Amino acid sequence: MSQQDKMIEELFHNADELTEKQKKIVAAAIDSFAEKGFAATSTSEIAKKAGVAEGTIFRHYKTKKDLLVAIVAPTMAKLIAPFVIKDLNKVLHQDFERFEDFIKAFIENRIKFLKNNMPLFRILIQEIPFQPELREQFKEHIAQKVFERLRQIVEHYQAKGQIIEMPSDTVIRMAASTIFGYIIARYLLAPEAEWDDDTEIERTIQLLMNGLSP
Amino acid sequence: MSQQDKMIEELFHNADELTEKQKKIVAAAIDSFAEKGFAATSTSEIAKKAGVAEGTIFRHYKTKKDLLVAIVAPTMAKLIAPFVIKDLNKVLHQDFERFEDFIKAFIENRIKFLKNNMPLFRILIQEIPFQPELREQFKEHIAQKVFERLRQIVEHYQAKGQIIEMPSDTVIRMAASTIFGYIIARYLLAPEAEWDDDTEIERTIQLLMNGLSP
Amino acid sequence: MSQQDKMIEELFHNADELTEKQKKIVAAAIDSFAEKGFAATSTSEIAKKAGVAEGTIFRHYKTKKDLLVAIVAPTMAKLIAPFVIKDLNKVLHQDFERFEDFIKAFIENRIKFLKNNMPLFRILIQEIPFQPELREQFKEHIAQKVFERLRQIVEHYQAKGQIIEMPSDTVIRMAASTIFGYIIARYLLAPEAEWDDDTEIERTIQLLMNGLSP
Amino acid sequence: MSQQDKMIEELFHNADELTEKQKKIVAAAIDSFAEKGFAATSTSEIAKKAGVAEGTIFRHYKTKKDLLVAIVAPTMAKLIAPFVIKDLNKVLHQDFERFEDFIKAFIENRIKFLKNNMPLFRILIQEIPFQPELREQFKEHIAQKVFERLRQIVEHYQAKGQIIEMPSDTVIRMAASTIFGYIIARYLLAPEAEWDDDTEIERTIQLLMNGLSP
DNA sequence: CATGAATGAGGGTTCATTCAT
DNA sequence: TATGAATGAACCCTCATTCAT
Repeated sequence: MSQQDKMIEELFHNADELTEKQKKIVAAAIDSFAEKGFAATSTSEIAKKAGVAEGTIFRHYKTKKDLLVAIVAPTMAKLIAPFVIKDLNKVLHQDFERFEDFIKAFIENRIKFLKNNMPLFRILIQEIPFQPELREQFKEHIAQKVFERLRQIVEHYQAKGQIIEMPSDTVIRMAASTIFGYIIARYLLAPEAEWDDDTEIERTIQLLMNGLSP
Repeated sequence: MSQQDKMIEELFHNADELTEKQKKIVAAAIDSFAEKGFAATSTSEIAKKAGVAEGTIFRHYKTKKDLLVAIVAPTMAKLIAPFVIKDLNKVLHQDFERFEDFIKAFIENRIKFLKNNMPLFRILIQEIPFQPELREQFKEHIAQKVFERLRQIVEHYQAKGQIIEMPSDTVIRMAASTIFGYIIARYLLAPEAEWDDDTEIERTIQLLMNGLSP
Repeated sequence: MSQQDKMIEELFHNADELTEKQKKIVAAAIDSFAEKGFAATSTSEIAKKAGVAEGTIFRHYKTKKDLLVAIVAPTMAKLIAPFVIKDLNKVLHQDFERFEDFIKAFIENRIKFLKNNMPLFRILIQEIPFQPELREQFKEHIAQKVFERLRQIVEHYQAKGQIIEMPSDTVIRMAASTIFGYIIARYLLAPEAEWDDDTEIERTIQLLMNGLSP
Repeated sequence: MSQQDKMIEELFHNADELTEKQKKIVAAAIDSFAEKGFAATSTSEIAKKAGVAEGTIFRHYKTKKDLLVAIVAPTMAKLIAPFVIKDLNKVLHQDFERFEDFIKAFIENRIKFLKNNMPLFRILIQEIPFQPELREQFKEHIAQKVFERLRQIVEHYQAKGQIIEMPSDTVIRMAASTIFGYIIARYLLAPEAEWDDDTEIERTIQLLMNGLSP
């Protein structure tokens, strides 16, 4: 079972109602969407790559855009899953006394997830600007739920005197920039370069810690 | 003369051989490419928006992709212009004794440029992943020339003991993440939000200074 | 049991081998064919309306056109049934001494039949122009058998001096025009209008009687 | 110049803005629509028959249905043109003292028109039941304007004691049935048969005169 | 130089029909 | 017998590009 298959398994197995053909369609679509973009990918190309008839795609997904949404929506959900668990505060108290520990665990966890789902992440960030439907979902989930949580977390550590006093939104923006900057550089811009991942992550965290400490 | 016109004037006037019609075509194309993406924009739409016949576009630009390149290439050139001036080192010595001063001046200068050319910047980052031709230009110019220069600058300030000892690439990546993170958040993700720009930039620089100081 | 069901019962029960599902298919097909025409009706639509799987249709009718023929053929047969009874002449002598009585009884009988089968009649006249197969059947049955009989009837009453001397085909055409004209106006063109049916039929017969009397 | 061409010339020349290609498209469409029906005719077939590229059709007619409407609408207009002239009453008084003269002139005029435009008439009556847009136009023009006029005419001759006292709608229905019955039989059902047109029309008028005289 | 009619390949989607279950 | 997933040809329509005017 390939990495691609595992990725699909992980993201879509939940619903568990994906036909074998459907999985092939999804895999082919992810491939092409990530490489050439949604608009420049033809359904006939997806069908050929998936080894199914073009009509089969439309039996499972009413439109080409439906196929995109069916791919991106669960990706978005999984990406933000850690932020919507109920007892996040308890977790913070018990497991992460220090902000540094938290951010470290958090970065490692999300990087691992994204590394395993890079083509999906790529589609996500490439298509959100163009698809109002995705943008809506994104705003609703990220802007409202996730941001809410992140603010709480920042304020939690600010209250403990571990983060500089500064609007939480600014803190979030800076942390996010740093983290996504690393991921994008590492996996999208220069995936071929040699990376000492542990050290790079370590340094990235250091930047944040130095920059955000009171 | 509108902001849009000035932007075009600034970027394309150099060549100076742009017909009135050509300018309208470029303006319309920038508009549509930024909004819907290159692949999802039709030449007929551009023609209509520009108020010219469809054939006129192809008289000036052999293909639709040529039009894109004609738009993106000078943008890229202008964006990196400050890095390719000859006597950069002299400038550094004379004007920016401290790294903080340099980064401050630099950020402000480039942000101003991008703010005035946001649709172009948008097209740039949205289409580079899909257009091999653009990617090639990007790699050649950025990866080779700009990166070269940035390394020199970082090492210049490291030698002066103002930047932590760390591979210069890492320093560049972190600085770039932070700066672009701000620009993208400010102008693309949440342009409608209220931003206290000066303070935000100030804080962003502080993050970098704290994080990168020895 | 609805009117629709009765209609189907009457027309198809003879063969008597219609499954429950088959009846539903036929009912759904009649509905859609009458409303949107044969060519514009999809088998999937029929299947959905009938509450069966698409495959089921093709188990009973080899092609979509077969389904149409299976619907239209018996309709045509029933429509012309009165003309193919063997002892028509005997009937004429015994029951209808006067042409007026005959035409009255005849009109009322056929109008009643068509009223009960209006969607079928609609399909009949709408699809015959387009389906060579139906046209063939129509010609064979109507043009040859029915016309033959009608000529005999006309000549029968001409011999009795009750119909003007005139080619029988012309008489038939004029009578048919008048009768079908009424039916089409009454049930297809203006079914919503208020109609005093008895009076209208009475007047229509008067027109014919006045027009065809010697 | 063929009969087909003349027909098109007559119906569409007014607007006068039909390209040579457009005329070919219209001619081909009339041909196919009349023969196989609108829904069963493909645009590729029309293009091939017209000797143009498929795209050319859509440059002139936004959709396939637009093409149909562009064909049927002027036909309908021409068909009812005689009813919308302003001084119809004056015409009646001056030229047609007797109802018989009027109906004779009228029938001959409209039959001549329809004979020259039979494929168009065919499309008209075959597609009106399926195309709400056409039905709407038909209702608006025929039901409202034409019917209004016909009622006036009937009442005009009733007042002169030349038509039996009877609701004018009934008179119209019967006259229309008879006339269209002739046309349909003559040109659509049995165009191959030998017809003595003058005699048939004479007899048809006699039927009406006898039937409608007081 | 500018036009816009014309092109035909290719787009997304629907369809009647088949066949393994 | 009934199903409905699968098919791929054909559908209507859009597109980037050409070229005569």
